[in-house]
Amino acid sequence: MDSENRVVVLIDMDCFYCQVEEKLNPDLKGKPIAVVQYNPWKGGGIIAVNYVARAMGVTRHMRGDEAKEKCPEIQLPSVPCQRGKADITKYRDAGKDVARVLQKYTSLLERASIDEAYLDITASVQERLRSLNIHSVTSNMMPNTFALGYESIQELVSDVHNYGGDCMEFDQEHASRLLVGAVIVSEIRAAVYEETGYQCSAGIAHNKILAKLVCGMNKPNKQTVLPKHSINLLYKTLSIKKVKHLGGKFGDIVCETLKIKLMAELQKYTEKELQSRFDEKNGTWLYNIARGIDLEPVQARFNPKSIGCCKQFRGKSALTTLESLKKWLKDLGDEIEDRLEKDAVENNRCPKQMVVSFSTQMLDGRDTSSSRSYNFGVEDELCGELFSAKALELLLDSAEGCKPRDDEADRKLKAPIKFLGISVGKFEDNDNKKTKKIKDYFSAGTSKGTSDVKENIKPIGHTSERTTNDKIAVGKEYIINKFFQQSEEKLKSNKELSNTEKPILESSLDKQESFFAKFLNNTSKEMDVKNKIDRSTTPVCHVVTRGNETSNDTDYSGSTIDDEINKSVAMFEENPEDVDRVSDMRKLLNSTILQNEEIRDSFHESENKNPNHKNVPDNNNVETIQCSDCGKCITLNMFDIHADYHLALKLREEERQQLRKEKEKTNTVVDKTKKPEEKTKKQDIPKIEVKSIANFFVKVDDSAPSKMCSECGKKVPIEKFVEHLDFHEAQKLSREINRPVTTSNSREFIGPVTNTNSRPETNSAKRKRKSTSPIKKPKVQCKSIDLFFRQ
DNA sequence: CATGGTCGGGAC
DNA sequence: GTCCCGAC
Repeated sequence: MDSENRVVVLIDMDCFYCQVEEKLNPDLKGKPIAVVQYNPWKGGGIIAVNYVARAMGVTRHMRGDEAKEKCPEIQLPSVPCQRGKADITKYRDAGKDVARVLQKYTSLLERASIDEAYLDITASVQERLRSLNIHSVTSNMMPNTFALGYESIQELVSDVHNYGGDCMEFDQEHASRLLVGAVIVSEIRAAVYEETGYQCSAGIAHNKILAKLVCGMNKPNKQTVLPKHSINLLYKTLSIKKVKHLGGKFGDIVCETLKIKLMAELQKYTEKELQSRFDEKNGTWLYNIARGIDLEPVQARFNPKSIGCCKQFRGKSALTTLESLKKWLKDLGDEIEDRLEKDAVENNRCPKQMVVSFSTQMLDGRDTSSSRSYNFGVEDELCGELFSAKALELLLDSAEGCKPRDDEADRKLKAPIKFLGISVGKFEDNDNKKTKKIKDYFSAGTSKGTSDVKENIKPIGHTSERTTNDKIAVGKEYIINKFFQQSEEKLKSNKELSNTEKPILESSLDKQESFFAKFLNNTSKEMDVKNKIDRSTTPVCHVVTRGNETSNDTDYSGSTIDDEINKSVAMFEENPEDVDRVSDMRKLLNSTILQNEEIRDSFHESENKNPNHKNVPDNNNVETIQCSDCGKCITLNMFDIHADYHLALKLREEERQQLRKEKEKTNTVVDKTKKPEEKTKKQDIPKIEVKSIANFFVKVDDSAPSKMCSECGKKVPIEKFVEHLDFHEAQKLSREINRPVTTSNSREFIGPVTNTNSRPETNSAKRKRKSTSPIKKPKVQCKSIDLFFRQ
């Protein structure tokens, strides 16, 4: 596909976190709100502001308290905290809900962030163009749509109907595509709102950069089209810094070296000129984007490539003891475990690598960041304990600066840790050989399975080998069994109910507030795909309810799962236990899981063969519908089974969480830390008196005689040059402290570590510097580094 | 002390 | 494999 003839869309949720909070608490609707995080200090940091509050002058970069001053009636829902850090699970889940809706409509979807996705809808547009006369497109097919260069979308519609009118550059085909694209995007956005309740904005253009650029031009709940012939008009006033990739330091460099500010001014330079001022790649990229050209394809990617969590420890909260380091690593590792477990269930994959990142305070007060990676071995059980233990190991092995002082009783770290992060990545699909075998066992045997069925079932993903709590498992199955049984009885005695919108089991279970009644109702509601499934075909589907959309307020956080199970079990006490039914139920759950693994396998296989058509609903096949739980497309006749599969998985996840809770209670923290004394003895790093960074980085005065530093490429006045070189030496030494012990000799100096407050010139030179330039060791010119230390 | 926690990606 | 940048 010619990249100039695409229809690319950026969907961006409007103040997403606020919308999520409004949906969860409808009382907030219409009121000014801002979502904050960590409210104890000055009312918390604002990370999202809804449009009511924006109208009253509330912005990001404000603290909660400031917002209250501006707008006393503002509501400030807070991001929940878990394990001492912000927990954005609910927003992540909400973002996934949205993306699943988008996925139904588009063949190519790239999730760009928690609330943004690029779509390539070229194929849909062309199909629509075949079946539709462009002259029948009217502006009321695309409400809330704007087009750059036009007062109203109607004018663009007219232009297309009139083949461009008097506009010379008008490209009829292109404009038609974008117009039809706008119609489709209207439909998509309507579907998003319909199915999730969230509003979004969209940009529609022929590439990602432009779609992104115009997406924000009309908000909220609006969409903007950028036809090619309006690009120059836009660029006449568009700041270079507004363009994606140019919003940071590179953008500054471009503006400063060319002494320009606007995109239109970029067009004056030839490709070669740009390449000579920047590098070849960046030069070409700038040359192209100045002409509205961006070849970057929309990648088909729904799932994140890595899962990570991190936390800063600013100011006084910097970690200084081994104990606090371990505590935070444990929390981070546990969060990874939780998220990984969810990911394994949904995506049948597991990570092959973990990375621990950290930054420590240097002796001059600045931060230096590093990361170390570890490739998992087959013997590793991917759990929080492993992540935190390995992270600690990597930290202590590789970062001398983090080792605890052995001369102090309180085991203080030698350098305060300002940042910690663990992430896992390099995902690979799980092999399904084991489960295939189990499947054979099921399909070959009769329904009279033996009691060892359970032991043969391995959980999906990596989370195997846990001691299963039979009581809980059987209790749950028993309840579900009863639940289904009652639903069937209810159905028989109440046939007319089966076609109504009312929950079938309202009278028997809902009133008693049973955990499982709520759980099943909620679960099944999620699985219910509107108007598409006849749910009366299999016994299990009887539990599905319709309507009652307002009941998303169910909250189990108050009571433990045990409590709920006991409550639920008590409800059935009057009936004798039916052992056979329990075992049947267990088989049903397990076989459901297995059948769906088959379906999933076939999906993964087709994805591998045809990566560009990942999870795409086949438009020609009406038998395919998309599961609202996982986004996968399932054939109609398999859907009931598939939905049950999710139910089974959810139940099993409940079990695991319960087990983990218990484990956590009984387990004392395992200290796998090696004793610091056993490590290679490195001489104590002498203390450096903190020297202001201003002493190293001096202002550039072009008129004064200066010399280019071969280390950082920066111009330095001659009288400051020696001191400047000393800075690099000091930095080098500081960095040396964080080298792996094993490779601490004769390292190549890399350069300034962080560019906090670094000037663009620094980066400009750095960018231009090729690896060919040999790095001279200016030892002879340096004052002794010892002068910076005081014994 | 003060946008923080996540992501993806490029350079070397 | 590390480090850093850009963006939300």
